[in-house]
Amino acid sequence: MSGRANSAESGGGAQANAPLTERGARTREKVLVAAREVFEERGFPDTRVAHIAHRAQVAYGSFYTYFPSKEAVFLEVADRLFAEMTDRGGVPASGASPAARIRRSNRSYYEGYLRNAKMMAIVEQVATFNEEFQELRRKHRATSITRTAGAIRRWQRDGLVPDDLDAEMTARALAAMIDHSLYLWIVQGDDTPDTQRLLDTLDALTHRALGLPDS
Amino acid sequence: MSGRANSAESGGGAQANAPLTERGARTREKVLVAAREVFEERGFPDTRVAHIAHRAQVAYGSFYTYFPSKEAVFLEVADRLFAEMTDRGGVPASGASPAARIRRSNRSYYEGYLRNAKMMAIVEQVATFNEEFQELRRKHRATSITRTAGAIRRWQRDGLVPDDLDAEMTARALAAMIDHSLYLWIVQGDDTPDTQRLLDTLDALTHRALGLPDS
Amino acid sequence: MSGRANSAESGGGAQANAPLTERGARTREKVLVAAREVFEERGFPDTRVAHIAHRAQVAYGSFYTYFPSKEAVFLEVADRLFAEMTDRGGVPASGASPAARIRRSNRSYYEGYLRNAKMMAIVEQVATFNEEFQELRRKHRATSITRTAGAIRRWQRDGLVPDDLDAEMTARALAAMIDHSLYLWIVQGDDTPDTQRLLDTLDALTHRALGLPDS
Amino acid sequence: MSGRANSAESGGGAQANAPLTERGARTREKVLVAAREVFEERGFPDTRVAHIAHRAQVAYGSFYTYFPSKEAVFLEVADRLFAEMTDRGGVPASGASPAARIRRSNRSYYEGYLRNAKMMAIVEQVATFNEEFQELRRKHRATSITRTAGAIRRWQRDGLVPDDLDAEMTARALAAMIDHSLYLWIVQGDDTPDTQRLLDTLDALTHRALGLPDS
DNA sequence: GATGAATGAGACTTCATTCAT
DNA sequence: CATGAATGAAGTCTCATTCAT
Repeated sequence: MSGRANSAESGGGAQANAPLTERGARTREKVLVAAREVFEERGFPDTRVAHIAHRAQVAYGSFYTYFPSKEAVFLEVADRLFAEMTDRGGVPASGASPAARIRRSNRSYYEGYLRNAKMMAIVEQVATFNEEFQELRRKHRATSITRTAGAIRRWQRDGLVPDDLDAEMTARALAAMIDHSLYLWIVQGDDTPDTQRLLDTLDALTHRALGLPDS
Repeated sequence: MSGRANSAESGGGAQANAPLTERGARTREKVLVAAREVFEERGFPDTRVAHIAHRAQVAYGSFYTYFPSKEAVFLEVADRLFAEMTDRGGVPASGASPAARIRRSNRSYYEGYLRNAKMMAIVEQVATFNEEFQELRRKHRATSITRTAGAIRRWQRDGLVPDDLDAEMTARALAAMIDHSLYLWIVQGDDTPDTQRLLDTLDALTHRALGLPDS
Repeated sequence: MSGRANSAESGGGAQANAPLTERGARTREKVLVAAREVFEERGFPDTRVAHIAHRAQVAYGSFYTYFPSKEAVFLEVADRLFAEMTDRGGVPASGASPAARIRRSNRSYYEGYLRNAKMMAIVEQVATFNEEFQELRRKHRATSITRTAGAIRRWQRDGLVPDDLDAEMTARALAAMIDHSLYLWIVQGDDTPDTQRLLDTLDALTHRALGLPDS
Repeated sequence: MSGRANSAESGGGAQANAPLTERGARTREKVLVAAREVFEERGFPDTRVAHIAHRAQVAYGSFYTYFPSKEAVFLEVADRLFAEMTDRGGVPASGASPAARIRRSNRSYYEGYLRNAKMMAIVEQVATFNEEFQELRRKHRATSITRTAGAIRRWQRDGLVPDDLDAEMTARALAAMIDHSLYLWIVQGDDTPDTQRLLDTLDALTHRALGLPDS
C-alpha cells in the first residue's frame, strides 16, 4: 500500500501501456501532471483532452498513446491522490493517548486536504456521476473506516469509550463529519471566518462524541 | 405546502415566464414534474431537454416557452425540494427536552432525505460544477445552521451544553455529519447493513458531542 | 400616387384584410407603426414578430389577424416610406432655373432621407436578399429616373445641357451618386465632418456633370 | 497576388487557426474556396456551414478546425476580394492625362467588379447588418478615397480642376456614383440595355464633374 | 376577433476519438 | 512512436407560424 511503484495497476483499474523507453515514461509523467493541473483548474467535464495535451506540451494524438481516454487519466490521477491522502508518514502512533491520536490524525488529514483541496473538489465531482469511480472511492473509504473502527474497538476494550457505541457506524459518521466539513469550507467556500476554530471544533466534537474523558 | 405560492420568485432566483393562462400554468407544471423525474433517473448532465419534453408530453419547443434553459428548470426543481426539506410540519417543538428535540429533528430530516433521496443526489452533483447553484445552496445551509446554532446557544445559557463549544461551528459540523452520512449511505450506496443503527448512531453522537446529559 | 388611401393595395403587394371595424383599423395602424419602430431599431432579420406585437401592445396572435407574415408588414411599411420620399410637397417647380431646380430637388431629397434615415437603412438591407422587395424598389427607382431623365431631355432641347449626354444613364448615375453618398454618410456612418460640404459638393457635381453654365 | 502571403492577418482581422502542416493548408484553402462559391450562390444568411463543408468535401466538423464561425470565413473571403479589387496591376499610371487616367482607372474597376460581381453583392448584403464587417469596409473605402482625393488635389494644383471643389468630398461622391451604379446594374439587375453606354456615361460624368477640359 | 400557448424543423457548435502521414 | 488533421454524432436553442380556447 505504501510502495508507490505501480499503484496504477493495483489501485484503480487505470492501466498503463507499459511505458517502454525511458523517454516514454517521462512523457507519460508529463501528461499525468498536466492532467491534474487542468482538472484542478477547470473541473472534469470542462477539461478537454486538447487542454491536457497542450499543457503537457505534447501533440494532441500523443495523449492517446499513453491513456485510452479522458477517464483513464483521471482515474490514475485520483489514484495517486488517494495514496497521498491515505499515507501517513509511516508514524506508528501507538502508545499515544486517544485524544492525542485523534488530534494528530485529524491534523494530518486536514493538512492533506488543504494540500490537495482543488483535486478533492474534482474527486467529489466525478464521484457524482461516474460509477466506476464511485466504486474506487468506496474501497478507499472502507479501508480507512475499518482502521478507525479498529481503534475505537480497542479503546472500548480499554474502557475509554462506552460500549454502547457502534464502532463502525461511529467511524463512518465521524469521517463523514470531518470530510464534509472540510469540503464545504475549503471547496465550496462556505464563509468560515476562522480555520482554527473549525479544526478545534472538529477535534472537540470527535473527542466528546466518543465519550473520551476530558484531556 | 405552507405558503409555497411563489416560492420560485422568493426562493432561489429561479423565476419564470409566468404563464398567463390556466392552461399555461398546467403545462408549466407538467414540465416541472417531468424535469424532476428525468433528473432523478439520469442525473443532470445526462438529461436532455428532449427527454423532459417527451416525458411531459409536450413539443420540444414548449419546454422553452416556460424555461430558458435546462439550468433554469433545475434551479426551480431544486428550489421546491429545498422548501420541502426545510419545511417542518409547523410543529413548534419548544418545551421538549434537548434529547427529544434532536431526535425528532433528525428523524424528520432523515425522512425527508429518504423521500427525496434521488433528487438529493442530483443536487449534490450540480453543486459540484454550477456556481449559481452553489450560492443557492449556501443560502439554504446558512439558514438552517443559524437556526441550529440558536438552539445550541439557548442550551448553553441553560447550562445543558458546555460553554466552550463554538455554537456555530458545532452546528456546521453536526449538520455536515448528518448530511454526508445520509448522502454516502443513501445516494452513494455505501453498504450499511442496518438503517436503524446508522440513525441511532447519528443521534447518539450528536447527543454526546453536545455534552448533553445521558437521557 | 399621392392619394394615400389604399397605397397598400396598389404599391407593394402587401394586401390588407379589409379592416372592418373602426377599432380594427386603429389596431392595424398600431401594429404598422410598431413594426416600423422595431425594424428601425433592430433591422429586419433581428426583428421578431413578438417584438412588434409587444410594442403595439397587442397579443402575439393578433399580429396575424392583420398581416399574413413578417414580410408583409415590412412591405407595407416600406411602401409608405417610398410614398413619403417620392412625394414632393405638391410644388410644380416649373419655370425655375435648372440650377435652382436641382438644388431644390436635391435638398428636398436630403431632408426626406434624413427624416427616414433609419428606415432607409433597413430598406437597403432587405433589398439585398428579398427578390420581391427588389422588384418593388426597382419600380420606384424607375419612376423617379424617368422623371429626372425627362427634365434632362427638356434642358437638352433648350440647349442648356450638351446633347451628347445619355439622358437616362445620366439620371441613373446621378441618382446613384446622391443615394449612395447619403447612405454611406448617414446610415453607414462614414465620418463626414461637415454635412453642408457634402450636400454642396453633391449639388456642384450634379450641376457640373450636366454641363450647366455656372450659375 | 502582390504579397498576398498573409493578407488574412494584415487585412481585416480575419485571422485563422494557422494550419501547421501542408495538408492542413490545403484543406483550409479548399474550405475557403468552397465558402466563396456557396456565399455567391446563396447569399450569406442562406449559407449553411453544412453547405460549405459539403462543397469542400470535408466533414462538418472540419470546417471548425479552420474557422471559428461562418462570419470568420466570410471575413476572410471578403478580405481576399478587397485585395483583388484594390490591386491594380502594378501600373504606375503617372504621366497620362487626367482623362486617360480616369478612364483607365474606371475601366479597371469595372472589370474587377464584373469579375467579382456575385461576391460584391454579398459584401453589400453583409455590410447591412454586420458591424465588424462595416468597419472593415470603411477602412478599405477610406484608403481608396484618400488616393483619389490626392489625385484631384494634384490636378487642382496644376490648374486642371477648379479650386472650389472639395477634393475629398468629390472623391467620395464620385466613388459612390460609380460603386452604386455598378451595384444597381450588375447586382440588382436593373435593366440597363447597354453596358458601354453606362460605362461611357460614368466616364463622361466624372470628367465633366471635375471640370476637366473636353479631351 | 382576440389571445397566447404549442409546435418542431433546423442551425450552430463542440469534442472525444480515430486515422493518415 | 509522434503528430495533428479529420470525423460526425449529438445537443441546445430559436422563432415563424398555427391552433385551441
